[in-house]
Amino acid sequence: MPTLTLDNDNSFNLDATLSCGQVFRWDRRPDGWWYGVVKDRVMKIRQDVNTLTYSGATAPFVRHYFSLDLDLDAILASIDRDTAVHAAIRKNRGLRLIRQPAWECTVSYICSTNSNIPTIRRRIASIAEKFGEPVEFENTVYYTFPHPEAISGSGENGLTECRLGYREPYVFGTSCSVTDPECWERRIRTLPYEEARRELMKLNGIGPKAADCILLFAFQKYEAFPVDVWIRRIMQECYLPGLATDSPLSNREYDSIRTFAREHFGEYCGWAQEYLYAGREG
DNA sequence: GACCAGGAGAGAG
DNA sequence: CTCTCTCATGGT
Repeated sequence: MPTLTLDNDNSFNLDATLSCGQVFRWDRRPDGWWYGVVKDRVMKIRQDVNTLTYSGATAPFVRHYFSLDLDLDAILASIDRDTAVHAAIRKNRGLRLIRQPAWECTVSYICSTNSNIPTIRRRIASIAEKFGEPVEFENTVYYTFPHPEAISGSGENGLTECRLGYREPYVFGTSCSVTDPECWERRIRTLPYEEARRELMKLNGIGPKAADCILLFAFQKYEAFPVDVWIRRIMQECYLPGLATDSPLSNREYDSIRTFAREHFGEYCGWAQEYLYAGREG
């Protein structure tokens, strides 16, 4: 089986990367192998110190998908500006932002609102099983994530058994809007962060938080700083004690948090967000 | 049952 | 533009 040797001066932590909640389609087996469906392929991968062993993908794909081409230590040095993020970095050093397929990532974060991670994972798996293409790998059948037309083509009630709750019309509506996902992805990718954000928020079911997650995880807009209930809590405790605690997060408050983060952590504030999120207690 | 989870949209002011 | 209220699901 092919292997890939990691450079000692460019750290990587596969477990932290796949279990931090940025991606929903990977499973870790007790023997240490991770299995995942990425685009039209099924792959597995494991890490033993500085060796990655994998199958189902090429070395360039693995390198690109896990962002192994980036100088992580330089990124972490740039965001390491206070004791809170310093502790988060120490705890999860080697965590990398993945380059996720854009369309799947978009639907995933539409499905994520007001939900916990196990529930989101079940929804994505359910959509793939119902509308995706079967792919066999090691005598097991997996399902690719479906093209938007496969979802929209089944009508507005086609998603009912996926149990998305009130998000069902959002996924259907966005599947109707994004008829050509490759072209759509290229167009978003050319836009600067704020402009791309406004574009994404025109789609059904995508507000500020989902847009920031999609831009960070699928479009490598590292100045995005998604604010969910956990990040809000951390920001209140460690950075912005003046913020209200009880009321639901307003749009103004969201903007004040992400603006502060952009100025405090710099152009890689999205990485700071993911380290803080991974280090959360709860 | 109450409460929470990687929130967003419709409607009112 | 800004605040408020409602929304469906599953786990604890």
